[in-house]
Order: sequence, then structure tokens, then C-alpha cells
Amino acid sequence: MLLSKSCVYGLRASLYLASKKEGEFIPIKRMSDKLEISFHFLTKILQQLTAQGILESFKGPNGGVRLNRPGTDVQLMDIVLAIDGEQLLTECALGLPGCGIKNPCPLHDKWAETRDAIKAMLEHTTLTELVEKGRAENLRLTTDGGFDILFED
Amino acid sequence: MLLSKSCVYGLRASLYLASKKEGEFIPIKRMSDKLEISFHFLTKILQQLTAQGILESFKGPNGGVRLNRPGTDVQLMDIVLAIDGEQLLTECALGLPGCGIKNPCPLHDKWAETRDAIKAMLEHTTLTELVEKGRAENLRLTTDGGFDILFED
DNA sequence: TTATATTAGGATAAAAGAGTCCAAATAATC
DNA sequence: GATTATTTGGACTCTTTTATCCTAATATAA
Ligand code: SF4
Ligand code: SF4
Repeated sequence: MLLSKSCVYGLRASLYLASKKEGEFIPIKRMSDKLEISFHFLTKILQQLTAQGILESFKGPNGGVRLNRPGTDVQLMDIVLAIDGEQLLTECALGLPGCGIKNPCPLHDKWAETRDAIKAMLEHTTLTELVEKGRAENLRLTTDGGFDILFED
Repeated sequence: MLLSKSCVYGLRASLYLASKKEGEFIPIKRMSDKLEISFHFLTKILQQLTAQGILESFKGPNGGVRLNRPGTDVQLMDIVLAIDGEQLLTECALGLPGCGIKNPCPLHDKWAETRDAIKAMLEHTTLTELVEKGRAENLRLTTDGGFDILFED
């Protein structure tokens, strides 16, 4: 798998948050219900995102989490880096230790191209962009149901 | 990680085999030494490749494994499919169950492009091609040492 | 001030991936 | 026929990832 499960959940949750009114705190419980992710697990993941400054959290009634920056300023790569780290950008195809351009393996050239494509995609896609697309085309963030089900309260 | 460790080891071993005289059986022990991979682990992996018809094995003294087809006919994708299965081609970015074009998530379009690039790379690269490149430029298949160390007996 | 809703954080459990070990089967050589 | 070199296959262990649970801290509201 390209991204860990934690990372995927983090992305889904971030998209959910980006679809909400800016500044509003959303309880994790609500998100885990809507997104069909284990509440406790999602909590752990969002704690990471909070620790990394991507989310902001607030305790107590009316508490929850929200994006720390507008969704237009959050790239998918930000989430991926916060959860999976640089692995995706550094590790690669033949996974030899201490890799890079200096001492490449035979796959390096081809792999580097592919990896750059992945990187570019993650860096050039913002949360808001996907939310707008999802809303316009009623795409899904869960197993069943379209984007719209996320907005029923 | 894009490819499992088993898969990476399988690729490295297949490249090794493709660099050898066609038809020659190579003992797994020799490969595991050269490639610095645990003998027992590599054995398990190569058993999978043998079961999938990518390699052929022969027991006893002078035994070992060899490619079942010429290296020019073996794509990287063949190895990846044999070890990691279709996961890479079917699963994806947001990893929603039962995914596909019918009921996509907001990332689908962008992801599909990226995934196709990965797929194309793996499908259009043959073992022989990489071996020739590795030989010509003395690239490496192990932590230290160039391609050439693989050929000392 | 008490009850309630929430995140934070630690401990633990279950599942998957990676790696090791051993006995059995097979083939060549002595 | 006995010994040796090799693959096969199963059982097992270790590590990492995924998931669950419980308690504490914090903020609101009654
Ligand atoms: S040389 Fe390049 S492709 Fe090969 S393992 Fe290193 S970074 Fe990856
Ligand atoms: S819709 Fe496409 S990108 Fe999204 S999870 Fe499914 S296959 Fe992957």
C-alpha cells in the first residue's frame, strides 16, 4: 500500500473537516460515525495531526477539532508527511539502505520519475479542491452513500 | 511502502537470476549471500515465484532456481503480481471498499493517473533491460558494491 | 458545584508482515 | 547404499501496524 491506513483515515477526516464551515469545531465522534472509522483509532490519528499543527482541538462540550489553516492552504502532502513521514519520498522501489542519486540501483531512473509523479500529485492537490469536486459530483468518502450524507447533521 | 519487502526481495533475486546464463540453476544460498537477504526468508519468497510459474526449481546437488522464461519476457509487474497480488492496481489512495470508476471518491481522477503511471512503469520494464543497464553502469543491487560483485563466483 | 461532553494519553490486544528454524523430500555423487 | 546438497513445507517467533479500552484533564452548562 502506498499510504498507511492511518494516513488514509487522516486524509478522509481532513477532507471532512475541510467541507465544514471554517472555524467550526467538529467532535471526533461525529466524524468517526460519518466516516465509518473506529472512534478510538481515529482519535489517535487526529491527535497526531493536532500535534503537527495541522488541526486545532478544543476540549469539553462544543469541543472537537478543526483545520488550523483554510483548506485551500492544506495540501494532501501535508497530511501524508504528518502521518507517514518522509518514507514515501525517500524509500523506494528496491529499498536499498542509504539510497539516492549517488549510488543508485538499476531501477532508480524509472522509479524516480514515478515517485516524482506521486509527489507532485500530493503536493498540488488541496483539501478544498477535492471537497469542491466531491460536492459538485456527489462523490463518496465512505463505503456507501455520496458526499452529501456527510452534511446531514 | 509501495511494494512489500517480500516483493522487493523477489525483484532483486529475479534481477540476479536474469543476469545469469540462461538455463543455469542457481542455489538460493548463493543468492541470499550475494544479495544480503536472509536465506530462509528468500527461500519462502522464491517458493512463491516458483509456484506462480515465474521460476523453475530443481532439488539436490547442482540444483537451485532459474527463470522459467527469458528475462526479456519477464516484466517487473509479473513479479509484483506474483508476490503482492493485485493490491497495487486495485486498492488505492482513499482505500474505500469496492472502489472503481463506478462509484469514485474525490481523489479518484488524480489518483488513477498516478496509479497508471506506476502500472505502466512496472509493465514496460523487463528484467533484462535493468540487468543491461546495471551492467553497463555498474549500478548496485546490494548495500555496498556495484553490479559486478554479483558475478564473482 | 455537580454533571456532562469532549480531547489527551497510556496500556493492552489482535492482526499482519517479516524473519527463523526444523524435519521431510529429492537428486547427485561417492 | 550412504552421504551430501538442495528445495519444500510447516511451525514458530519477533516486530509493526491496526484497533480497543480505560483513566485523566478540560471546558461547558445546569
Ligand atoms: S537507487 Fe533509487 S530506486 Fe533504487 S532503491 Fe535507491 S532510491 Fe530506490
Ligand atoms: S474512488 Fe478511486 S481513488 Fe478513490 S478509493 Fe476508489 S479506486 Fe481509490
